Amino acid sequence: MLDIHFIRENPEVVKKACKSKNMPADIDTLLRLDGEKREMLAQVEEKKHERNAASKRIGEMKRAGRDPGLLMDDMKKLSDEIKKADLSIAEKESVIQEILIGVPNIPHKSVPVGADASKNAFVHEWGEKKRFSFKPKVHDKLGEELDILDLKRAAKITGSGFVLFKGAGALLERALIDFMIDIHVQEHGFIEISPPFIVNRMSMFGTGQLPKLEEDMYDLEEAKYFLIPTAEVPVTNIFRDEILQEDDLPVRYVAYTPCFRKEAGSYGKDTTGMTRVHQFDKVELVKFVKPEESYQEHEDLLKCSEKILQKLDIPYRVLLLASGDMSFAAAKCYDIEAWSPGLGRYLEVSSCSNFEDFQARRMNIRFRRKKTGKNEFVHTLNSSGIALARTFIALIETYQNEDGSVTIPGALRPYMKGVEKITADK
RNA sequence: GGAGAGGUGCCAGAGUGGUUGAAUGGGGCGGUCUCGAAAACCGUUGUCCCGCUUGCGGGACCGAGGGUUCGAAUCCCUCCCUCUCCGCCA
Repeated sequence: MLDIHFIRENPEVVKKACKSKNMPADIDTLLRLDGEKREMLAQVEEKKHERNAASKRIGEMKRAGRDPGLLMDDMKKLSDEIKKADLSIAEKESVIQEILIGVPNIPHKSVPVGADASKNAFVHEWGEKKRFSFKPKVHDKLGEELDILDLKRAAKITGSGFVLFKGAGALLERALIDFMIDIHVQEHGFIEISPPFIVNRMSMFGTGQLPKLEEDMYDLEEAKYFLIPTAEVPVTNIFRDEILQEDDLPVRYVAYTPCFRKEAGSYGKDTTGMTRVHQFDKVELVKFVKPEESYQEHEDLLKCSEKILQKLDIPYRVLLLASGDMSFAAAKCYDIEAWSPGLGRYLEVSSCSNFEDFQARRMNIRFRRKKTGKNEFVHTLNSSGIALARTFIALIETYQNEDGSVTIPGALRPYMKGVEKITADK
């Protein structure tokens, strides 16, 4: 959510931002209603002032034994007027809010302006794509032959877009989670969080999934709860409606959670194997920082996510998303894409975003600035560190051998209970 | 699921329908004292919104939302949450 004061003073900037993000918002109507509301507010507050003063006088008169009957009659009329005015202000306010929460965040000045992913900017790449002396297999075939992936039975149990890991596959999934959390805690100084996997509507609103993406969320209708689409939601909401101390910042959290997404509107896209699934595991990094530090923290955050792929020795590239490809709440976003030799293309395994104060304003997360004693909104950031399923894909496809076995990369071996190679006969 | 208790400021904890934005204590901040510190004492200490803007004036907020009233933290209704006991279950 943007600051209404900012919109009042910079309507053209906001309009331009909406356009570059392909997310229309009626700024003119917003500002007109806002002006009308403030005028009404001034009027009704004057009446309330009068009422407050009169009520005080009535109390005094009663205590003095005088009859305040006439004054009370007047105040009854005034009170009715106030009630009516309050009501119409509330109506106006709810329309204003509705428009306001639909205004996207403004892209940072370093973000390329462009309508879609074709305008994303290449930032850098890491690692060398492995050359195979044979034709590398795609993960689903490889996993099936090794008996570590069972997509067919997962579909029977639940439906398409779900995954069942088995034996060394399940162990590998668990090892990856464990490995990633350890790196972020021990080497990057994040604090581990294990949050609820189910959240309420307010939390989904706070991080910006609602109302825009409601159709992509699994909701638990009777309970009015939602399955989380990312740990970003519960972890960022930890400080909702709180005021932090300046010395507490930056706060850096890492959390493993499963993620649930309907993937509405993406039918037919990424249908191979488990490239796009409804439930996947992810290790997520979340930061709460001071505004003046957020862009440095953003760069550092990207490095933390990259580190995982570097340690696993999986080649990847980093893109800076164009304005039109960014999410509603983001001001700047990098994507990390791991190379999948079986599929012969890159897979997005991490999104590293700076939301500035957009989420913090929705969630009302502030900190007290020591120097001024004033409360300011924090900046929130998050990055996958990193998303499983697809890392699993890149890993087994990259480390596959001609005989169909998969070698476990060195960094992961301490987590694999002595398994150095996954073979079919095991 | 059944029975009770309760939700007030950074924390603890008062609060008769009318100078209560809120007693008191603790904490924080500033000061006196001290070589320094502790103790003691004095002062200060919520958030948001609107308007003119160094400052000031006004409004709102005592879990959330309604209602009664000239006036609600205080009375009534609905919802949410927390705690205790019983039942059930991991």
